[in-house]
Amino acid sequence: MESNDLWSSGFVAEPTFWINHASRLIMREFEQLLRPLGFGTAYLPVVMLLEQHRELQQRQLADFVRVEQPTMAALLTRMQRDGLIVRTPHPTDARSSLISLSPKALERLPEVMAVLGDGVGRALDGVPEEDRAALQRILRIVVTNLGGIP
Amino acid sequence: MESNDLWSSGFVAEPTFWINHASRLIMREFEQLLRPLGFGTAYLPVVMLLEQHRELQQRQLADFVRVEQPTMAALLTRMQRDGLIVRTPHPTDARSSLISLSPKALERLPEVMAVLGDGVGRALDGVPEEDRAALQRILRIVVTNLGGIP
DNA sequence: TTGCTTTCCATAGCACCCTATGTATTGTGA
DNA sequence: TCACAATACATAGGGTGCTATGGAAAGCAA
Repeated sequence: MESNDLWSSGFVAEPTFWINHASRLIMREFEQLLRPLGFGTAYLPVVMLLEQHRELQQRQLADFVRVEQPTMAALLTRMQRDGLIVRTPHPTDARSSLISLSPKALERLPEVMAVLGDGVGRALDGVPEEDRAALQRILRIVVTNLGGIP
Repeated sequence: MESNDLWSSGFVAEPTFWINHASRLIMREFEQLLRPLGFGTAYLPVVMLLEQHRELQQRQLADFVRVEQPTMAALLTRMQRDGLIVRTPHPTDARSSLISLSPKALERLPEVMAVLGDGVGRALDGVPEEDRAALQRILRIVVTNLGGIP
């Protein structure tokens, strides 16, 4: 009885479980890479968005990143605790606030990118370019199927 | 500025992020499908293993499923709470106990499989067989790269 | 303008996974 | 045999994500 048995038979062998399995390992890897930099894996999409759009509301961030609103709220709380974002009151909507990157975040961004590049490279080592493209194409279908892209 | 922007440019466009994105949506879907049955998504690998091997130690389960020991401990606690597993003292090792499926778990297994089959089908709808195979092949490389298979 | 609906957030509670540690038992070499 | 190392599990503390609710402001229609 090999340990491989589990991941090669029955429902657990379905690609969906492999996706989950790979995702767990990727998170594990990235989390370790980013910990020394005071970054979390989940911060990245938010940072990328705020870098491009200067300031956004929580609602917009949640929609773009495709997580639920309470998830984004908790994420922003962590990012604020780590000094990476700033909240300023919305000029015309008292319910909302505008979120933007702190100088600290912008400053650390290049290093984060570099470290993350290493991680991506390690994860995809030995996967030829056409397979990476195929991976993306197929996963896009899966995401679309499950409502990830409206 | 489309919401798709984020997932089509920069590091976030890397396949690793698509894997995470797809994984999240899959978990969301499966969790909803299994909730009415009193099952969690993470239960499945454990159930499959115990169905085949009758009884196993926590350590073996963690190794096979490839999660850390405390993760398996918490998972088994939830499964026990839901009445799906039974712990019996290990005959020769006082530190350990043997874990096996309850009749309730075996009874519900077929329905769980059926519901899960629907979920897998929905997630992979429109993905031809050769692409599913490719997906599995590529993800296997990623998992191996990140130490998922010793 | 008033009153209803919608929208934006916050909070509570839970699933799932990780690292870091501690405790107790087992196994092993001197 | 006895002290030390290895093993099995428990616990503490977080990160990431979801659903379900509730409160407050904004939008809108009568």
